[in-house]
Amino acid sequence: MGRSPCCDKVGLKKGPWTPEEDQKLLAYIEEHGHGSWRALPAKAGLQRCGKSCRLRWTNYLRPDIKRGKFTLQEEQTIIQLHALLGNRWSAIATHLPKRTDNEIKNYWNTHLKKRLVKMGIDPVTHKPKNDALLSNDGQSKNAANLSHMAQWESARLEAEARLARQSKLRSNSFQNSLSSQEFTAPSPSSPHSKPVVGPPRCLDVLKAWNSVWTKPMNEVSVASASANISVTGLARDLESPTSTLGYFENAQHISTSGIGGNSTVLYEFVGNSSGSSEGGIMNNEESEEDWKRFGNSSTGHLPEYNKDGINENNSISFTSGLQDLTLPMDNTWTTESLGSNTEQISPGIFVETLTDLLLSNSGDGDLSEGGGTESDNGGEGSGSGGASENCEDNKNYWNSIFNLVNNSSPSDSAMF
DNA sequence: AAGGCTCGCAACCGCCTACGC
DNA sequence: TGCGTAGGCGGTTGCGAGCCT
Repeated sequence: MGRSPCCDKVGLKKGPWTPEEDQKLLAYIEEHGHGSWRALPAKAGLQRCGKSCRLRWTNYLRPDIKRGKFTLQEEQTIIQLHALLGNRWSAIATHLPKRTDNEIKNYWNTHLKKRLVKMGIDPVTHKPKNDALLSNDGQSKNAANLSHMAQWESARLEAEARLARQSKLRSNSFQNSLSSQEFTAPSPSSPHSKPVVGPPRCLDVLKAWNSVWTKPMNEVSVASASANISVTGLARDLESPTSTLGYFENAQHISTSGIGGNSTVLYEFVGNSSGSSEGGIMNNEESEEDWKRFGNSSTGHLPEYNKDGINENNSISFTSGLQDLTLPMDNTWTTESLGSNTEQISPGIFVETLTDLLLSNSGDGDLSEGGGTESDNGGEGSGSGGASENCEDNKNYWNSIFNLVNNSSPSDSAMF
C-alpha cells in the first residue's frame, strides 16, 4: 500500500511559522479543539498542511509546554531513560512533563549524546566503546541485564499503548463531548491517546529494578536471600492503561536503601505531582506493597517471552539473556554471582552512578579528569584527548563507578 | 569587517500502525 | 479481507545566530 499524502501540498506554505499563523492556529484550537488535523488548516484559514499544524501545536504552541534550559534532573532522567529505552523519544517524553519528544530528541542529539561520545561511551548502547574492558568483570553482565530490562519495558510499553488505545476507544464518545465544551491541552507527544493531564507515567522497569536490588532484606517478605527473580505477576498491572502507575505514578522520590542500608534517593522524577501534595515519596508500606505485586513468585526462571509481552498466564517473560544468570535478591550484586571475584556492585545505583558521571561532566571540558566524581581515587584523573586515550577513559569511567559504589552511598552524590 | 564555520532548534519527511469502511 | 486515511513517531534537513579566523 502506497503512502498517502498527508495533505494536498500544492499551494501550501512551508518553513517557519509566522506569529500571525501561530495566532490563527492557537485561536482556532482554543475555540474548537483541533479535531481533525487534516481539516483544521482550511477551517483556521491557514495555508499549511494538517501535519504541519499538528507539529506546530504539539511542539511549540501548546500552553503546557516548558521551554528553556533543561535542569540537571531532567538531564539525568533523559540519560537514564535513554539507557533503558533507546531512541524512543515519545516514551521518554511521557516521563518528562511539559517537554516534547522533539525537544528531548534535539537536546539529546546536541548535548547529551556528545557528552557520552566524549567519555568514550557509545551513546546507543551506553556502554564503553571498548567492550574488552568489561569482559572479565561484572559490568558487562550488569549492562546486559539493564538492556534486558529495557526489553521488558519495551514490551510493557507496547502492551500499555495497545490498552490505552482500547481504553481511548471506549471513552471516545465521552471525550468528544468534552472537547466540544471545554478546551484541554493534549499531552506532549500523543494528543489523542495519552492522558491530557496527569502525572507522568512511571517507568516500571526502574521500579522493578529498584525493588529488586535496593530493598533491604527485612522488607522483602516474599524472597529468600537466594531467591531468583521472577516477573510473574507484574504484568497483571497491565490490565488497564493506568494501573501500572497506581502506586508509583506520583513518586518524585523513590526511597531506597543503598549499600549498608543507608536510605537514599535513587531516581527522582521531575514530574507533575498533581496527584500528590507531598511530592509522592514512596514509603516503606508502598514499597512493600509494590514488592508484593512485583515478586509474588520465586520460580527461579523467567517465563517465556511472547510477541505481545504478556503470556497466557498474564505475565511478562523473556527467553534470552538471563537464562544462565542467577542473581541473588539482596542489596548487592557481587561479582562472584556475576562470574567474577570479590568486588561488590549495587545494581540499584548502577544507572544513577552512570548518569552522575555524565552530569558531573556536563561541562565541555576534559571529561576524564577524575571522572568527575567524588571518588577518592584521585589517581584516575589523567588528561584525555585523542581516540588513543579512550581506553583509559573507559577504565576511569568504570573505575569511578566502582569507586562510587564501594566508597560512598548514593546520597553522597552531588546530584542529590 | 567580512566570510566561513559550527551549533542548536524548528520543521519537514517518510515509515509505520491503527482504524474505519 | 483489503484498501484508504489519519495520526504517531523517529530520523533528517535547513536556517538563523553566534563564534572563529
